[in-house]
Amino acid sequence: MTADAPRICCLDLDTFFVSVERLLDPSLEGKPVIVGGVPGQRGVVTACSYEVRALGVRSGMSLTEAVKLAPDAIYLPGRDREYGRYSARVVAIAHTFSPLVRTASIDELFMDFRGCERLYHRAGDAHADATIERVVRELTAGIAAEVGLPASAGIATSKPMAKVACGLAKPRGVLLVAAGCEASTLAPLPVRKLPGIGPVAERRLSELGIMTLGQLAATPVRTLEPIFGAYAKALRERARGLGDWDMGRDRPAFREHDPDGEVLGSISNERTFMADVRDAPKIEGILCSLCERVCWRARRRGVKARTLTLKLRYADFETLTRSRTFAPSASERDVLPVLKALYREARQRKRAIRLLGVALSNLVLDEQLELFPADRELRASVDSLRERFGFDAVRLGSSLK
DNA sequence: TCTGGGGTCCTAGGACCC
DNA sequence: TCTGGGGTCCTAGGACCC
Repeated sequence: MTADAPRICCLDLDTFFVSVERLLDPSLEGKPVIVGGVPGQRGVVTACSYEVRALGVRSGMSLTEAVKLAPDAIYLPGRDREYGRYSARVVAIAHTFSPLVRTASIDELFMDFRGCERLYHRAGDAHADATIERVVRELTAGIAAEVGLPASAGIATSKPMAKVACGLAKPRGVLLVAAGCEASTLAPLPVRKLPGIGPVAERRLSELGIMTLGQLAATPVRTLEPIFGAYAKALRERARGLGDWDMGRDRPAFREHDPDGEVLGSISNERTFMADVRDAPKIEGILCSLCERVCWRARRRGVKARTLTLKLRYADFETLTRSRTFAPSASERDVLPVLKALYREARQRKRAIRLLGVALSNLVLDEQLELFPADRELRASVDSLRERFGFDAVRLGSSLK
């Protein structure tokens, strides 16, 4: 099912992290910039400027590979707090244009302009589609003028189609796909361009000789079912531009609680070590610090967790998870013993560890604080310091190396 | 020194209850 | 003694997104 006219807008900030770094340091303008880490670190490219894309660098690429292609680029570690601040300013501007805004990620949001045509209509507009396109251009211009960030937008009858259109519009462009033109717009594109088709699906489709979305749209559902199961029909509809227009939910950081007190989403932190680790006390310390971090984030969100998951990646990249469910808590006092028990059960001595991660899920609204009073007082002051200065401003003794 | 870190969603099997 | 379902919760893993 789709909206009957192109009124769903996908807005995406171009090379977002790089653009923010350039606002904070204008001398980076026009230079090759890579955000994600500095050479020698373990990491991947999270964002890169068009100057290094010309050299073949892509986001998601390992830092070592990027260094080979662009040894002279400027490498930056990234600073999430700043990115979050700029993102929030863009979201605020979007809200002044449409009552229905959904954040999809830190640099991408969807807007629904259905019912807004008359509100925005001007004498010069040829038709309602032209009105919406003009308004979206005003939106991207407003973001450029007020925040200084370049943005692109796609407008279509469904979310997936709007997202693809946004990709086609980059950089700094706006593209409206008129109702009825979806299939022909998608047909020549490689299957990988469709949201929901990743590297695995791309490979399996290519084994069937299906390379383009036009070919996918013409493939019988029967043929696709072995690969995609129950998802096959919806995926083929999507390839025809008929995807869902349901606006869905905000990402967790912006999301309100459900009325029944249940909270969706999860809170996780993980860390890959500069060098693989065997040292037991060091591992204990890291687990402790990860535990503190997720518990602190849960308290800040006003939730408790019922499920804890430990993630463990060995040096050979083999990855496993172990989880346990318990009475709702956001206190290290409860969570840390569970985490340590999971680790004791999961670890294989002698194998070096590359990554440790901790996730809280099965979240519920924290209605009453039921902590030991002394504990609560200490933690309240720790949390308030962190509110002002960031998580690392205060560390508990147990997580210090 | 190939392969980060934050997420969402889906599947599938087993336990357990009625 | 043999052999049912349906429903829900828990756990593990994997694809995908930015």
